[in-house]
Amino acid sequence: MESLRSKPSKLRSETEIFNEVESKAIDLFAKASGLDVKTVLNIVKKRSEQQDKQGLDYDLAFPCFQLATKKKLDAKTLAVQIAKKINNEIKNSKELSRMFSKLEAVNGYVNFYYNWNWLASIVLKSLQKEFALKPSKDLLYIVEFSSPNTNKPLHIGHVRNDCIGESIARIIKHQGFKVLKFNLINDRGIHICKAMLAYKLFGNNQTPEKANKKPDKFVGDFYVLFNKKAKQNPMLEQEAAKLLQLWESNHEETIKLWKKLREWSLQGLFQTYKDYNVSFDVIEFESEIYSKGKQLVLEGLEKGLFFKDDQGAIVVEFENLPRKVLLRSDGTSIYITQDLGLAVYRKQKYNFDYMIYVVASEQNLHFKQLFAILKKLGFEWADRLKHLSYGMVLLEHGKMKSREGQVIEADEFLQQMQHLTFKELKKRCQSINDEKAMLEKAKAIALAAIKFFMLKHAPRKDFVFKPEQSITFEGETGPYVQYTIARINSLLKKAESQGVTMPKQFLFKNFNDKELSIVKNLYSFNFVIEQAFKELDPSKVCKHLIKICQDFNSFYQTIPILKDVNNREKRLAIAKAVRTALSYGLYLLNIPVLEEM
RNA sequence: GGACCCGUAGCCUAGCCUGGACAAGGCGGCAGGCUUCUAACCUGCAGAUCCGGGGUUCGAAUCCCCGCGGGUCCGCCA
Repeated sequence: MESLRSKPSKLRSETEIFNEVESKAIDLFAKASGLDVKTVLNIVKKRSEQQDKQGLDYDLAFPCFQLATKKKLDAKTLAVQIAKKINNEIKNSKELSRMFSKLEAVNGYVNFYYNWNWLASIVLKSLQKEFALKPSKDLLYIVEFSSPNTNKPLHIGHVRNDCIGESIARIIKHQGFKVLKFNLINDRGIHICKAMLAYKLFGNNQTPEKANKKPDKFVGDFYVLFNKKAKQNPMLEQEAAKLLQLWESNHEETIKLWKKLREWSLQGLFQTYKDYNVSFDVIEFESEIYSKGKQLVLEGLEKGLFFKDDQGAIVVEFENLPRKVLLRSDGTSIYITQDLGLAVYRKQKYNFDYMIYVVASEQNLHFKQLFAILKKLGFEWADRLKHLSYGMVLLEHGKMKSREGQVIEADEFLQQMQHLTFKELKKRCQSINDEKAMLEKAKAIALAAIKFFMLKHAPRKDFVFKPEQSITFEGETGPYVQYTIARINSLLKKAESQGVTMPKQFLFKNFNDKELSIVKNLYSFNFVIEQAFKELDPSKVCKHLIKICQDFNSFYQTIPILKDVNNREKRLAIAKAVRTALSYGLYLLNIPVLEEM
């Protein structure tokens, strides 16, 4: 390893420097404790977000308990001994003294403290303009999400799905990978025919324009109407089944009707996507791909991987999963047949390296079976398929029932939130000169509130959605992050108007605790994003943004920035770096950034 | 009946995969703070049998086992 002085520090990257400091600490501990580096790497604890309020502000901690037990010593005593050795070495080396500010033994741990007076400027400098992307790697990820039906509008369950899908795609991109966002639209099947039938019987050739309804809502209302009517007249269920047969046999009039409703539905759905700023690279329609996979199943049957049961259906059995029918006895395909075919088709067409399905946890078993079947068929890449399973969005009375119209629709929800935000804006701002701009702003804030709420829970968790209580603007919320950025903007504007400029040499000193806490969290943001990627969990990003905001706001409110002439450049550099990190964080969550609030 | 997920202050959550130092944050409550860089903010206080019981370990919210409570799934539906 090259010594620090062999190259001037400004030519080396932030990562290189930190890596060197870290590995130096590990070497030092290994040498002093007599453990090998591999063991030390296993026990070392890195600074985590939770510790700083506990007065534990170490950067690296080495617990000595295991070694103490082995040596039949008291861990506290051992830690003190080891710390003493290392301290001596640091004292005698200029290079080490530059890296570490403190080293102490506490409660059986040896804690290393980095010399942040040196490192902080490095972190701040790298964040003055923009958040650095990781070098690009030639790996393709497919992220499939949303997957709406064309018989009803999107509801808040879809909103959660879209938020997760859109955000995880961005988080993956940040790692340097290529990403394609897929939307598989369910535009066929009995439920679609139900809406069609209701329109046929009770629609009177109405159109969304004439009815003055958003077109997907217009279609969705017929679906609800069908279910209402079918309760009184069960014959309608059979009629719908007949309609499905007609559709499958390409019956001209039926196809015409289907196309009409489908078009309306799609128009409406994509308007909603636009409102939520959700977009896709590839749109697929089930009507075009639903028969894929049959061949695959037949091949599997031939190879003896599947078998025909006594009723003639093709079935697969697993060691530790329930059996699954793959092809009906009449030879028609079902959901899993389609998914099998689609996975293979996508692999052939796009040659992805990884594919992620963002689908609710109800389908956990389905995806386990799907992946296992692909593996049985000999597709090794099945190991690189992942189901990003997320919990349900429940209402206070329980599950949403779209059949009965018991849902919170995405459009209505956003509208209400925007309305609420608009009222709030009016309260806070006396001069309403531009109502249109204010409505835009209200929408941006409403979106922040909604999306942040949807993303701040770990995906695996169910949550009960209570409109008034769930979406707020204070505390751990999207608007709080937006507000922090807006505050910084205004601060920087003022600094500019006062003619404060940044020094050419980016070397600041004498950081106080609040300043350092911010810098450390800025530094660890990249690791947090990496963790969010590994765990497919955007909530990690949310939590970290909140932490940065809390630190910054506490700093902002208790420490003068512009007035303290000796420190203001440093503090403005911190503010700027925070803005860079927060803005990028909001980008990762697909939340709009506001210049001012 | 079987499989998977969840159970952490009045409420909502993080931490659990990879065991470690007094269990972290928000809401709500209480007490404060705007002639000073945006109060959608900040400061302080109160509030926890980490569902229960065993086990493993120097050490368990975290790992293992047995329970309890809640959810989801176990269709020739999608």
